[in-house]
Order: sequence, then C-alpha cells, then structure tokens
Amino acid sequence: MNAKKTAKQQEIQLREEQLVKTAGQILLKEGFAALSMERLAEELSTAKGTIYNHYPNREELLLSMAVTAINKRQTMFDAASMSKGSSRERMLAVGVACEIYRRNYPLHFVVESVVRHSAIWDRCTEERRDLMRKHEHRCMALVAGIVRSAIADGDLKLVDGLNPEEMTLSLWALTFGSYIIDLTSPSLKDIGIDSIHRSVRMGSLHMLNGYNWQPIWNADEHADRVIQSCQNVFPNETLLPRTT
Amino acid sequence: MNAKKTAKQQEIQLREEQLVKTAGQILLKEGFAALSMERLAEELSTAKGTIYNHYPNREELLLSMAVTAINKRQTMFDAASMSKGSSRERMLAVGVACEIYRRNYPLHFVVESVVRHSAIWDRCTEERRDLMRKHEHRCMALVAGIVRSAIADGDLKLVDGLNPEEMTLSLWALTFGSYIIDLTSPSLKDIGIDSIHRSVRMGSLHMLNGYNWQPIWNADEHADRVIQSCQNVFPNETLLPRTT
DNA sequence: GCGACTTTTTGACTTTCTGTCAACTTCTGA
DNA sequence: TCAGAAGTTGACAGAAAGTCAAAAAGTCGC
Repeated sequence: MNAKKTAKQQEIQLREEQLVKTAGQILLKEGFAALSMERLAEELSTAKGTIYNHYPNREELLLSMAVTAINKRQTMFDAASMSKGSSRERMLAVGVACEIYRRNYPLHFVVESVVRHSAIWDRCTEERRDLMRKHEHRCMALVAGIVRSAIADGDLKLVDGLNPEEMTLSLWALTFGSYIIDLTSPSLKDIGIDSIHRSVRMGSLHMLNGYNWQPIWNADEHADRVIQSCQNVFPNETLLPRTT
Repeated sequence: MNAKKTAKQQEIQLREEQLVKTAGQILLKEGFAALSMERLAEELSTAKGTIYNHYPNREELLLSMAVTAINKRQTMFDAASMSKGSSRERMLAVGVACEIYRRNYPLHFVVESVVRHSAIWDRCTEERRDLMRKHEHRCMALVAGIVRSAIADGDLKLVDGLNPEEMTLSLWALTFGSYIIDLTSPSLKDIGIDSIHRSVRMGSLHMLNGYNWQPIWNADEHADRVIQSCQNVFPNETLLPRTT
C-alpha cells in the first residue's frame, strides 16, 4: 500500500520536487531577498495556501533544503573517510570532498550558509534544528575519526592537550571561512586572490604539515594527490567548475 | 560655524547616538529578528519617520554600525602591525587583536557578520558597500604587509608561488570561520571544543609553523607571547571575557 | 518678540510580505 | 453514484518597511 501511490499523491510529490527546485533556482540566481512564498506560488501557478501545505513556513522550506545539502556533504565525507590510503590521504580526501562540494554544488553551499543566519535559524522548529546539528556533528565526527586513526597509526602526535575535535574545527574553519569570505567579499580577485580553492588547499596543507602529520608533503606532491584522490574516491565528480 | 552647533543639531546628534546604541542592545540581546524600525521608534519614543530621517532604511543603519565596527578593528590591526618585535611577533599581535575584538566587542563582531548576509548586503547603497570593502582591504593589506616584511627580513620564504594575500586569507578564514561557526553552532561544547579561542590560537600557531615562519614556537612559548603582546600592544584591553 | 521662512517631526497611508482559514473543489472507495 | 476525506483556493488579518503631506518646532533679521 506504500509502494503504489495514487495519482494525486504522485502529483503532490512532483510538485514538492518542483517547489524545491524552483526555490533553489531563485536563491541561486536572484538571491535570498527574491525568494518569497508569494513568488514561489506564482512561479508554480498555484495558490499560496498550497505552498503552505508543503512547508509550514519559509524557514522550514530552507531548512529542508539545507538538510538535503548537508546529507550530500555527509555522503561525500563518508566516502572520503573510508577511502584507501594513509590517514593523511584520507584527510586530503575530505578536503577534496569540500572542494567538489563548493564547486559543483553551489546551491547546496549557499543554502547551508543562508540557513546559519539567525533570522532564519531562530524561526525553525527545534526538531529540524536538531536534525541539522546531528548531521553536522556526524560530519565532524567523521573527520575527527581520521585524526584519531592518524594518532593510532603513529602518523600524528597531538601536543599541548589539543584534542582531535579542536584540530577538526581548525580545518573546518579554514575551509568554511574561506568559502564564506569568497561568497560575501566579491572583490577578492582585486587583491590578489585568483582562486579561493588554491588558497584553501595551501592553507590546509601547511597547517597539517605544521601539526607534523606524516607524511609531510610539499605543494607538488599535494597537488598530485588531490587529482588522484578525486579520481579514486569521487570518480563521478570533477574538480573543474561546472559549466551548467 | 562647524564647531558650534545649535541646540537642535546637538539634539539630533544625541538621538543618533542613542539610536545606534539602542539598536546594538536589541541586536545583541534579542537577535536580528527583533530589530525593527518600528521597535526602535517605540524604544526612543519618537515617530518612525524620524528614524528614517537618520537612516534611509534598516540596512543602512546596520551598515553604518558595521563601519564603526570595522573601524575599531582596523585601529587594532594598525597598532598590531606597528608594534615592536619580529615579524612573527607582529603577526601574533594581529591574532591577539582578533581575540580581543571577538571577546571584548561582541556587538561589533555580530554586526560585521550580520551585514555580510545577502539579505542586508544586497540592499545597501553602493557607496556604503565600497566603504566597507575599503576598510576590509585596508585590514587585509596591513596583515599582508607583515607577511611581506617577514619575507624581506628572511624570516619567511613563500614557496609554490603562494602570495602574501593568499597567506593572509588563510589566517583570516581560520579566525573568522572559527568565530562564525562558534556563533552559529551553539553546541560546540558538546563535542569537545571548550574554547574557540584556544582552538584558533593553536590552529594559527601550527599553520604559521607549517609555513616555516621563523622563529618557530611551541605552544608554551606562544602562550607566553600572547600574554606579553596583549600587555604591550593593547595595554587597555584584557583577554578575559568582559563581565559587562 | 514678531513674522516669514526653514527644518524637523509626525502618523496615517501604501506596499509587500507572511501565515491562516472557511469555503470550495477534487478525489476515493464502498 | 455519492458521502466523506483530502487537497486547493484566495480573501483576509497581521506585521513591518518605507513614504509623504501636513503640522510643529526652530531660526533669524528686524
């Protein structure tokens, strides 16, 4: 009785997909301010009330999009943390995952960052917020797990009472912070930043070298491994920006 | 004719100060959603139109607060980059400036991050946005200047065609990203992050060590220098969170 | 201190959006 | 076929942004 859906149910589901898709297009092309429930209703040639049958408010729509996004990210992190190779190579694969995520799924990233804004976050139900937090913790735990296995393997020794979560946070902050700055400071090119991705790669490479995580790599070795990692761990993805 | 102001002009200026102060209090205590022009008018016992005489819209009010904030930050960066000591010590002083800024001027930080949100940014006049960008570039240039002087002094050698701005961006992203995550992921303590500041300190310490910026420090040496730097460069500030 | 002129304030009004809901339409299954 | 369930609708209430003409307050030469 669950497998077979009535025509009506299918119609509703289809509309929900179109709803999310349309919302995504508006968000990406015209920005957050352009995304209103009224606009969505218009765009889908339906009444506002119908939109509210799908989501109780705008924030929940956005948060549900964010959950989709973070799910995708978690899947990629999963693949990275289970990939073959040394702990350092697996950590590199996480970095590759982030870069692919930012380059190839720009909407996902925008949604994740929009939802963090208090104007939206504060107005969501506690359940959805919990769901987001859980996914986020899961992503963090995956990365911290790689750090722990590096310690177990003897490739890394954390000094000064630093714990794996703090180290994970540093990498997260470096990556996420760079992307946010790139997103919200549209003039980075004017001041000598050609590619935010290059900057993130170099930053994390040198940070991990600074933590003395073995094996130490130079930039060329690192670049080679990034390409290999992308091919091996994410064979369906490319590190070139999408043209679509 | 400029020095002496009529009573009326003084009254207007005073109100503007109160307006900004009140807006700040609401923003910090009750969050962005609570900050409406209507609420402000009520709070100041004046008509909405009067508020609009000061600022043409809500976004401009916020942006003007942000300019004040970034001005403060720039002043601190200035002091840091002109402080005595090796290039690495001056760079550390910038880190200390960031920590003081985040700890002791929480409103400034919140305003800076709120303003970055597209819902606000997109609706500001190009002039104010330019003003913000200029300040931001200035801050970045100050830090990049320290990197350049490190290279000149022979304390740092940038490899792989990395430029000082990219390096600056890494540090900025690490710091800013950490604070943003801390601000918007209220459950960091649950997952083993006691102090975001400790995490930022360790992250940047090891990143700079990774870049092989001389002299290399361990965590203890670094901690000592942080305390010294705060005393010497920012004698009026403290690194303990404000109680006010 | 008067009166003409300027500046500032006011709040009712328009607009734009969110979110609700009772009436209406469509669908489903006996 | 038809009664009740499920889904849709758009008018409506509410909140907040932003406008503007009229009123009030302030300024200044006399």
